[in-house]
Amino acid sequence: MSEDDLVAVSQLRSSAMRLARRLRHQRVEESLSPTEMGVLGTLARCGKATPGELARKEHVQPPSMTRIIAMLEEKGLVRREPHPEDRRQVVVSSTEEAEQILNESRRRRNAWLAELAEGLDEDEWERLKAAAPVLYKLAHL
Amino acid sequence: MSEDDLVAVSQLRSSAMRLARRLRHQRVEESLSPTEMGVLGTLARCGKATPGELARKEHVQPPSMTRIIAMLEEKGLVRREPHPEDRRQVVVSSTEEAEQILNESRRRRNAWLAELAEGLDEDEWERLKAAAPVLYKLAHL
DNA sequence: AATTTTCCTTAGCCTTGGTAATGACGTAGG
DNA sequence: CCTACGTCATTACCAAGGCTAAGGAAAATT
Repeated sequence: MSEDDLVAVSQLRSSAMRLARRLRHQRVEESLSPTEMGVLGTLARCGKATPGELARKEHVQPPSMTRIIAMLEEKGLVRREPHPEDRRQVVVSSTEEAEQILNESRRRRNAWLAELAEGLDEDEWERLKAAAPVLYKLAHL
Repeated sequence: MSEDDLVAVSQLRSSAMRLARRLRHQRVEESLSPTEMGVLGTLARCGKATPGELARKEHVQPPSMTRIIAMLEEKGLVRREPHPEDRRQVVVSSTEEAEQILNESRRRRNAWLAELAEGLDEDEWERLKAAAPVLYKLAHL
């Protein structure tokens, strides 16, 4: 790995962490913790999931996920149904209201980021736009 | 703002947040919280700072910063001296040991990210490398 | 059929951050 | 001057959110 590559990696690392920290401050729903938002996000992607699956995906221990789901259910953002085949398990799915909150949150953060990007000149923005799909792929590898 | 731009913004947002979350799991010093690492980072950049300044930069309330500094001082990562002109204030600076921890942490995260980047092909990596300085600029705007 | 495993949940603790109140020090108005 | 107010750090207490340990029910295994 070349010196240039190392510099790029380091820049990517610190940029991602700093951007994420600043984006986190933009969250629209003050009553929802980042982890709760994360759960809603994965539910939006996957449709439905059991508490155990959600705990693994969010890197949280099962008891914590139990409480997070209880919170979300109390707020009407999530539904719990018995598992059709395994009566130990539970199936969790998100409600319509949760989708709206997610969309609003994404909209707000996009707006904030777009405003920040005003500070870039034309050429810089082109380069960033060209790399955006790659960054997306990297983040999901 | 064009449709393409909106897509790029959205990709940047979700990629940054996801990468940051995964990077956070790579932290080397288990005994240091993310905020404590953040304080050490800003001290490394700024040299010295008062608790109030640190609290503002880390988006934390002053009492919390007081306690964080106390923790760091106990671990020998930070020094506290009286302010030369204003006897209400305190000047905080990081120690040599803190620098080492910071470097090691960065090294680990870079290594992790570099390994992840192995999953990209040559062209993708070139595009990302070209955009890395821009992303860095954006994150610090 | 009995034992083990898996899954969710409950109970209790710890860390971390926040607000309110305090005390020491600087600053401005009379 | 000196009194009143603002600012800075700190202390004391409280709430949120995560973890471990332990429990109870259902499935899997032997």
